[in-house]
Amino acid sequence: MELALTLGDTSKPFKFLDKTPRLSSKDLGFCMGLGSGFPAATRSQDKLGSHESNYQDDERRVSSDPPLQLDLLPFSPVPRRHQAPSKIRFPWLADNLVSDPGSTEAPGRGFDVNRLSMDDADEGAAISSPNSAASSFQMDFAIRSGSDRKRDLEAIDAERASSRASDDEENGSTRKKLRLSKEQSAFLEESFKEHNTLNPGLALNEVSLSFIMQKQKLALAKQLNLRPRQVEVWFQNRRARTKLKQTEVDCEYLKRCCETLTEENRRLQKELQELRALKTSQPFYMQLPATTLTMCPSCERVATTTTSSSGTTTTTTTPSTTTTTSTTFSKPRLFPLSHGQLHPPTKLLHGSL
DNA sequence: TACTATGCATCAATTACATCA
DNA sequence: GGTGATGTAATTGATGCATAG
Repeated sequence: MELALTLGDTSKPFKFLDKTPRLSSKDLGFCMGLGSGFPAATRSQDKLGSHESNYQDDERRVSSDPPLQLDLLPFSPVPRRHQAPSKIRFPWLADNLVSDPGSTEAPGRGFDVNRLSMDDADEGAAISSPNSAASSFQMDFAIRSGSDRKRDLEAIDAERASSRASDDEENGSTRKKLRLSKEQSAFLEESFKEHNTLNPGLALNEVSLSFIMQKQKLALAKQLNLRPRQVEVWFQNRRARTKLKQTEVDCEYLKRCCETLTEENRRLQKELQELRALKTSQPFYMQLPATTLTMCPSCERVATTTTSSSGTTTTTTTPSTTTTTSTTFSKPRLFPLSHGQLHPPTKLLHGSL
């Protein structure tokens, strides 16, 4: 999922929004575009690389899915034809919203933990991939005039100050560890599923990026009755846990790889012994010209290359008599060439028999 | 334009505490 | 009730990036 966001200036539209209808110039305000481009697995698995690199990588990727452009503008009384198919609301901005004329909800209501039920989750899932930058909560988002934004930023500063003050208060006492309630954890978990950082990790200009980040953190903190720092720490620890689990999974995978290769090696050794035994019991083959026995690692056919005394070479292929070891891994094999192609076979035995 | 200080975010490593068997 | 294991909230220090002066 690609998400582009600009504040106040859509004169430089995002590339992936090229296909979307343009807004008229008077609509310039807050524009957000969504398009699927993030690989679901990689985003959720959280490779924990730098956000910059993630973004650069995503930027290179061309999305085939139709982008979704959201009008994050003061709502027009007449619905625009090209308005985003799904209106998305940012819960962390809920307390600063311009009310949606089509909504019966009171403006500035914020989101209710209890409303984050299956209904909303499903609705969110319908409009975005599980790993999209768009929240599965309904997001209602509107940017107002510059003075409104200024007030928002001032509010952020004020909340920061109060947050610092409360932190200072706690610093005076011993560190008290509080357990988050199930509701709080579940809510944070939901948020984490959407994006594992409070920073959307997108190419936003500094002001809007900071604005969104602070808003999200503060809104979550406010909603859950936590300090912003706690939300921040929770996300940090959650990322660490995710990474730890991924490491465990990787470790387990490598362990199984190792076991399988050991088994494969054992099997080949055994086969080698059998062939050597065959050689000693049937000296007739000693009279044959030099032979190179090779095995295709993908089909496990054994190819016998015989060099006659006259110098001519003939190659015959026979199925391997050994039973193949079932491989449980889905990773691509190292020899992806088809049978008809030349490829470096595993040299099973080389020499005259 | 280069440099530096500052602020803020992230991560890794670690500590400290709450809970449970 | 004491204790060790475990999970996790919180801290610390390093680093990178953007911005202002």
